[in-house]
Amino acid sequence: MIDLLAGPVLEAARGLLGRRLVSDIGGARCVVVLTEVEAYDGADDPASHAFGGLTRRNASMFEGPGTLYVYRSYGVHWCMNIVCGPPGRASAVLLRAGTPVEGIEVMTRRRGRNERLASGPGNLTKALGVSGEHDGTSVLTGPLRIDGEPATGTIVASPRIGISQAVERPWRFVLR
DNA sequence: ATAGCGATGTTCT
DNA sequence: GAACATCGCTATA
Repeated sequence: MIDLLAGPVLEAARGLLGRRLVSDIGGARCVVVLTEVEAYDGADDPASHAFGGLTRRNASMFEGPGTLYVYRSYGVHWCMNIVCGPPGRASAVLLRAGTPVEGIEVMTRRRGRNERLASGPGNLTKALGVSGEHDGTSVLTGPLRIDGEPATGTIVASPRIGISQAVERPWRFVLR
């Protein structure tokens, strides 16, 4: 897994699809299978939070591969990324959606509904109990981990959602 | 089904 | 002061 995360961010993004995202946060186990991600390529990517260099918010992006980067979106939601590439590269994969497979009851309670439990980056973090306190933890050894095998199905690439810079790069990957 | 809008922390101008 | 890697409610059709 570390080899995948330490490699080029586009390969890491594709290779993360289909894997299990396992949360042990709050004393309950919740698991989803990743179905939608986006790649952000550090200083080379105008749409990346790291494009303008190191800030207090994005500091964990500059750590080693496998670091979790959690930030607040629109002042309201938490969104999470897995840092990829060598330390200091500040590339990361935004986790946007997953299919719930375990801990459905807990995720339903956290979300306050039983449909689309983990679709959308803000909803995914909420379902799994991820928030700012998990920023900087490791997805290999921390309370939110990634494991399992990569997708066997078809991966479709398309433009990233909700950005205004580098709109033409097809760096959103969805599992069909 | 689609459109408009409010919420509001962090960063940037 | 404005923009932003979003979401769910409300209104119109």
